[in-house]
Amino acid sequence: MNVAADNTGKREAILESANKVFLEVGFGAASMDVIANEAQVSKQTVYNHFGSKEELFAAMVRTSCDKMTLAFAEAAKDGNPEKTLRAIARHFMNVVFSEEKLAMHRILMAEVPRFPELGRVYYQSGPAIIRKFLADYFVEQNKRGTLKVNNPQFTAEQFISMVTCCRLRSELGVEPLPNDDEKQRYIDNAVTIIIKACRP
Amino acid sequence: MNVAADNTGKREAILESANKVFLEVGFGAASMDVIANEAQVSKQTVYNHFGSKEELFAAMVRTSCDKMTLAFAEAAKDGNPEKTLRAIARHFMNVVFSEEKLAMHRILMAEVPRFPELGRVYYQSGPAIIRKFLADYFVEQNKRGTLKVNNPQFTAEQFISMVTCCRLRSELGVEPLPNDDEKQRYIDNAVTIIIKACRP
DNA sequence: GTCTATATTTCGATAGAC
DNA sequence: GTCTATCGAAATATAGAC
Repeated sequence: MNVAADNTGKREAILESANKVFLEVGFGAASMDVIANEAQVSKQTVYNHFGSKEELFAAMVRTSCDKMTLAFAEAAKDGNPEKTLRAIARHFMNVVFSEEKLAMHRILMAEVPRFPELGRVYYQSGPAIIRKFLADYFVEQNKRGTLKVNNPQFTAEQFISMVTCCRLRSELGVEPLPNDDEKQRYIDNAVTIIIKACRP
Repeated sequence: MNVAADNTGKREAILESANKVFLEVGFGAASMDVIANEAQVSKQTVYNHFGSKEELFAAMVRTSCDKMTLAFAEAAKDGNPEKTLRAIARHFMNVVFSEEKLAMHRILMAEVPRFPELGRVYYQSGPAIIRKFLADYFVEQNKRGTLKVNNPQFTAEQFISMVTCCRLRSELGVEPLPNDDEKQRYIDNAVTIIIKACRP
């Protein structure tokens, strides 16, 4: 129950409620009445703060993206490349494999044709960050001679994709989110492949 | 324009129209009126053939999946592992990277909570087929000694994921579908990594 | 700014003639 | 089986009092 303690907190309450309802039932099936009730606020108040359902949805997504600030730097602090790749992969998986991220991903993809800029915002605030971080890491290791990565950009993206490949099945409802053991197996295999392929 | 030449073709016309409209605007935003108009059929005729919007959607997805029969066997007919991996990857990419598949993927993921079995049908009729095919191929090469793949199942899935990793950006509208050159670069890098990592 | 009550539209589904 | 016409529900958005 997102109770609005006072007037100043109602905007936040509405955003929280919108986050919950949109992620639960999707954009189309979500109704402004339900969102208002959940926030313990009248519907008109919702319309005062956000002019329309579309604007509310966009504001909700942006707010969620802002919270997705990831601290990868500490994960790659020291250690050999194998340990570092493991740490980065594990960090990313723990962020990505949650019911909330899954729902957000699903709904965003469905609504990209209607909200073209939101997909870009989401990508830039999430996948793009780790991709760049990892590519820079590969470049650095190339200089040090600890790895030999021919295409840092491609390899970074493909490494991330290897680690998260089972997300497709979760998204399609084929199986639930992976547990820690399953995550570890994907990490092990991916790291082993990259380390072998990029031995200097 | 999906014209129904005679009575016998109306069911197909409705399915074609449903395919077009659902993929264009999604399940929620698609209206039965528009689908009926597009098929040049009255709305009641749609309800006579398919009892509800949900049933029509499910029938549309199943029909589309049935057409997705892939002939990978010929792609892997002969040649060394490198050539074979390239052929399989290219074949799969050409199937996956089309506007229609992209739209289908997007909408299915959004509607999985509402239609749990459709996600499974879709996965089994598409990604699962190539995954198994590739895993079997790795097992076979292990026996022959031409490759050394420790985890055929994982590696098959991760190889496919490496090749199609840029689909995320297309799905999120960050950039358009890759052209042939771009596809080739993803294939080159992925095949190189696997060949190096799995040298016997 | 916030609430209650209402206007208006849209859409899924149906009734009844042919 | 197919069509035209319509019902009924739901939901977006607004009007007007406090």
